[in-house]
Amino acid sequence: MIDINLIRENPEKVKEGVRRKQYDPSVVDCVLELDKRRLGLLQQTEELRRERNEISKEKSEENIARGKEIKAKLQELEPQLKVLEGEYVEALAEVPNLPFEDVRVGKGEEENVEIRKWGEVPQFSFSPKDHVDLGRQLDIIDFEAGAKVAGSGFYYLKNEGALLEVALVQYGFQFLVKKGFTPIVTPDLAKERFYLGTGYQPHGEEAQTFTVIDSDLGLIATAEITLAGYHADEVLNKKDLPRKYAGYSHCFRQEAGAYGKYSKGLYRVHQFTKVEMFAFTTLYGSQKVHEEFLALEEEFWKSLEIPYRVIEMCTGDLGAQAARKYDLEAWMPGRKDYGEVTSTSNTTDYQARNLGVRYRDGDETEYVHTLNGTLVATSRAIIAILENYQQEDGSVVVPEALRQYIGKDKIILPSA
RNA sequence: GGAGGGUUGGCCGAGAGGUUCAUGGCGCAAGUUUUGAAAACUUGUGGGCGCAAGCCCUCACAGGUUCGAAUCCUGUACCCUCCGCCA
Repeated sequence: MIDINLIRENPEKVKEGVRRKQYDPSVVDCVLELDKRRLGLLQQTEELRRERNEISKEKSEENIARGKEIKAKLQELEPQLKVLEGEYVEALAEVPNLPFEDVRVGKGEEENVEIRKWGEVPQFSFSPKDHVDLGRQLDIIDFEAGAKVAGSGFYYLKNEGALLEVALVQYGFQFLVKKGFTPIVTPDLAKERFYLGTGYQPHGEEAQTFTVIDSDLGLIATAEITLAGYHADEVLNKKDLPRKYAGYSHCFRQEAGAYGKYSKGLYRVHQFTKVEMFAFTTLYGSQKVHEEFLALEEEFWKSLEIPYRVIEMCTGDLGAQAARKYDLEAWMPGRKDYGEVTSTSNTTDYQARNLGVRYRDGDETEYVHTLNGTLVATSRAIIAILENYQQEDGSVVVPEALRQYIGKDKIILPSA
């Protein structure tokens, strides 16, 4: 959530930011109104509590009688305050994080900015296949078995497909450990508080997550949820910041209603594996770490020699959490287009305030800034690798960086 | 699954209805001293509002009892130990 003081002191500025994000700025007035009513009632109850504390210091007939009056009055006011408190928090949660000033203002996806392109889009002397055909012919991806056992949107990786997944994780971990990240394997499920706190809606129309019946648990959509939660309710030391984690987890998404050629095969699936970067920084350190995350994503994808482009989201495509966000889109010959493979966001103190992650700076405690970024999501990486590295005979060359983890240079047809 | 024991500030740990304003220690921060550091000493160190004085909240969470609850009662979560089962 956003800082209430920012709204109180500068409502017009907040409204402008909310408007840029294409959210309805009237939530800001709603918050202010509820805040005012809440404070009025809070003042009343606090005054009664003060008196109660005062008279409980000395036992007398008179004080006991007055104490009974106060008790009755508080029993009336406190439930009202609680209701108002609830409405206020709910309204406040609807105010999105403000975009940074220099983020391009735009309505949505169409107005995102391409920052740069890297690599040569491969020119094939034959007609290239998509990863679904390649995967089937090489006997490394089995969508039919996935559908039979778990339903549409699930898949089996086998043979070099399975090795490729593990290799990407192994290489990704090694890569980030060398850059000073702490490798960490997180739970694949989390309590509601943590996905709400990171901005994932567990229930209702927009729900993209799977939840566990009769429990408070949901399958995580990204390790961002469990990594952000790792330090929930803690006060970190300033000198320990930034803390950078390389998280490994499975990710589960319902992807309801997402069909069509752009969600073919591995592109939009219910389960995939991801190595995620996550950082806790000071108030002042987040922009630098965000640029670092983007640079690491680029270095990683360059090392796989996959052509990509970098997109900076315009204000309308940032979502509620982010103040700035970049995506990497890898070239996918099967789509004859770029497809999103990574996303890195600076969520400033927005998630930290929800989850109570602070740091101590001398006498002060401040909310940390949190950042997340994909290093590699195995499913989409496999698409990019198979499709870009395919050969005329249907085989696929293994990117050099992965060869030591797979133990071979080339994936060949089973019959060959 | 069964039986016990626990949860107090950044950490450790006292506290068992009103002399508590949550002792004390460690750590951390600032200051004094020092050429510099260490040590020592002093001060500060849960959250909110406030220029301040001060006020409210806070002892896992949620209810309850009471004029008054960290303390008593109920429920929930989590942790630990032992037994059983198990990859």
